[in-house]
Amino acid sequence: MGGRTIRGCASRLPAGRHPVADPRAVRAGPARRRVGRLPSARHRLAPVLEPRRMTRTRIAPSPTGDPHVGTAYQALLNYGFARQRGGAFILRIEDTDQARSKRAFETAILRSLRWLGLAWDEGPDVGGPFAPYRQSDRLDSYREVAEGLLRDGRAYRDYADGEGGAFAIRLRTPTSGRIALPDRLRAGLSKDWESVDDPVLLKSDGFPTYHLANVVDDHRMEISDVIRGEEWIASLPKHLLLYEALGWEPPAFWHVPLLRNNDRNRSKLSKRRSPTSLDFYRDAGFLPEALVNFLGMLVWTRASGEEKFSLEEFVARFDLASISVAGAVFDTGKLAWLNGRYLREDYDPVGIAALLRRWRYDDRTLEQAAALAQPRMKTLGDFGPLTAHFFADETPLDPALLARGRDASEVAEWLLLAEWALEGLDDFTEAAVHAALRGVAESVGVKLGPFTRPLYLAISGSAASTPLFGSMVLLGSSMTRMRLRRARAALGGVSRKRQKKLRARRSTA
RNA sequence: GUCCCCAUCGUCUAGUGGCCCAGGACGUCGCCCUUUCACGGCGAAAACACGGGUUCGAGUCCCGUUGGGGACGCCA
Repeated sequence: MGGRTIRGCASRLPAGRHPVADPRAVRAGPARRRVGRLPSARHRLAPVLEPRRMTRTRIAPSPTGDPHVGTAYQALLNYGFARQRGGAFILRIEDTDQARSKRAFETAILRSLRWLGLAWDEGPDVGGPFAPYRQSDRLDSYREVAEGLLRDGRAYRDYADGEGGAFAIRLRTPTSGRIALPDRLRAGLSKDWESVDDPVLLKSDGFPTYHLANVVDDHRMEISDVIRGEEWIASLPKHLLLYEALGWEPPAFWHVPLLRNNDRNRSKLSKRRSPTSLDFYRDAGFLPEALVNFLGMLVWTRASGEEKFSLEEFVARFDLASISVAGAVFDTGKLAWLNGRYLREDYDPVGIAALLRRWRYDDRTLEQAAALAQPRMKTLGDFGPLTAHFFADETPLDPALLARGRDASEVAEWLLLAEWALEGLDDFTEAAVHAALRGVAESVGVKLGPFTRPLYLAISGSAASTPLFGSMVLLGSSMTRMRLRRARAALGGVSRKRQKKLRARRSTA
């Protein structure tokens, strides 16, 4: 953990000589703070009345994991805001984490957002006037900006963590004073510079950090409104300082509340606690219009109280300035109710049949299911029961059956390790799944047969069913992992502490 | 721990100083409909976190407390 702070480092400018970051910065001092206080959130700043420039918003996902409902939620707000003002909605890929970014994730994210109907005007796939829209394709521009900052003395080199002569470039932040943080959803925010560390701008591998890349791109792509999660409020001073140092006018910032887990603490939505993958919702049989409606419902309701509305209506009527700033719980129960309404009210039986064909009852899926079921069929009538789990969201789980005499916590660990192994797979093929699971079985010292028994039950809900690996592939990665997770939970789960230990052991292996 | 944010039924919300002994929806419970289960209909329980102010009047404004969340990475 070296290299973190820099407070008191010789390379800093003396505090007094440092330019104040923002003309709107307020002076330090407790008395001053109170007097200058703006009205609270109830009296929010009115939205800009005379937009001097075109409204341009963006969603900037990082391709480091499965497409996330949080990304869809952010995308919806950005999309809606831009559309209702006749502006443009941009999709930009923030793949500046070389270790974790994968092109497969990017592809999946684009596919999911398209599935939801949140079409972008500019993006890596459709191009646009500010191409390229993938940050790894614009590395030169960040380096150039960082070096300019270096020359101006606004940034400095940090050799702390680099290998050889490699260095990172950090931004020099003031050590005293207080900066006002303009936010369209909360009036009167501010923060002491003393609590802001010098952020890394350019990593020693030559890639920019989020701080640099988002500022450079938002400016160059002429983003007018940055609508992002409130988790970014703490780093707003860094971003504002960058805009100031670069002589650029910052966009308007809207820090929207985070989606929460449906647990006691309402922590930030995480896959630990509830399904977060958009692929999962698609595979479980949720309709894109219901999911979008649900996400919109979390921040806006019609005067009539009717909670079902189309994307078009949401775009036309929702008011970003008046959304609730308290984070909403992502309640899958209510989502399911809404989805049911769409199924009942918007389709006739013919329409439902078409929906089903598009979902999983297509020839290809049926043929693959047939290949898995055929050896076990005596009559065509066996097909239904044998393959029911392919056309279902949840399967029945019996903890006693899952553990089958073994220690429940041990089996839960197997399921966790299996989930992790499958998570890392680039190609979700039968051979890859087989190899991954055999690896896990070996690592826990159990033969593949007994190891996979609980997995059969988790996947199919039955001990007599289709072959495991082929079933997993047909179900898809997202649904497969969800079933393993649900089975693990049914067995009592694996403690956090134990997970940490397993993870450590796994990374050394 | 430090800094920042937030606070109406279990959950999503309406409420922008009098229309609120707080309205709607999900969930829960009861009844009705019905060959089952759903759907649908009707009804019930269920909230302004607490304490101080300001005001003729506070869920609504201010302060504090408590609670919760977020950030504190060469992740985003």
